[in-house]
Amino acid sequence: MKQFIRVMKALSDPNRVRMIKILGVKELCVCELQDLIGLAQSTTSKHLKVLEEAGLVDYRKEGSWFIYRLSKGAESDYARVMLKNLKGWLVEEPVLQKMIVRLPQVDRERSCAA
Amino acid sequence: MKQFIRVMKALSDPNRVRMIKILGVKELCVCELQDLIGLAQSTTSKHLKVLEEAGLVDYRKEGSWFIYRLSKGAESDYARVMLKNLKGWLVEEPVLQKMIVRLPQVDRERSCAA
DNA sequence: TTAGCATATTGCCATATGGCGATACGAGAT
DNA sequence: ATCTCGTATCGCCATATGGCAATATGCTAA
Repeated sequence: MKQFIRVMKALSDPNRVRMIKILGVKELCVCELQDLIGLAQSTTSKHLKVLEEAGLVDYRKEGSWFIYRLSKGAESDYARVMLKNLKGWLVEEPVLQKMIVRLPQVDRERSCAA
Repeated sequence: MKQFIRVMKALSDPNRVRMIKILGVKELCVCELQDLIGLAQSTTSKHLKVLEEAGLVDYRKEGSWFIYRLSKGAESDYARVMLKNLKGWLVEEPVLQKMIVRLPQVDRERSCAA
């Protein structure tokens, strides 16, 4: 139950769901996500932690960047099934579409040097 | 997005999830659910409203009872898929199992006349 | 070692949420 | 009309959540 609730809570915030959808297109570092979604760095980081604790995303370090991506491993059933469902859901979301359209223009080098 | 968030939020509380699982076994009136889960009547009612607004349950009136059941109609994709997923999830939950074991003994006439 | 950059963590605030008791509502019985 | 019963709604409180700025951490480069 606890793990199920964790996944549901993680998916209960629009900005976190946007992160999931964006990471579904391409893995990204924190500052790129911050740039795309338009939240403060601390807020972005906090959200990513929630998603990670729910088993929805994981990350690797590359230099001083933390590259986040959708969790590939089995993790919990709940996380895996929800990620699969989300692939097909919310594809028409205007806010999300705008962010994803900007995705190709986002460059790690430029986004981060704020 | 709004509707998706509504469904996720509705499923972010253990007591509401328990209601869903119990209603998956058998439709029930408010006071029976209250009895099984052990919450105040006002709290039980509030939770059911949240579930209803998410399209996860609906109800009919029968005399002065409100009989709640899992939403049968199409409703939102999100609600329908989540209800289907939940059928197979959390079957091992001890707290939930205890409640469901008690289910056959719960009688509308007796539960309500508190 | 020091400087700089990307990220995590902390502290604070406003709002949301879950809990309860008290009260209001609606229908059936008296 | 009045009473009762089942349920909904309201008001309140404690805690959780999401936001930001400020600070700490950790790695890289100079």
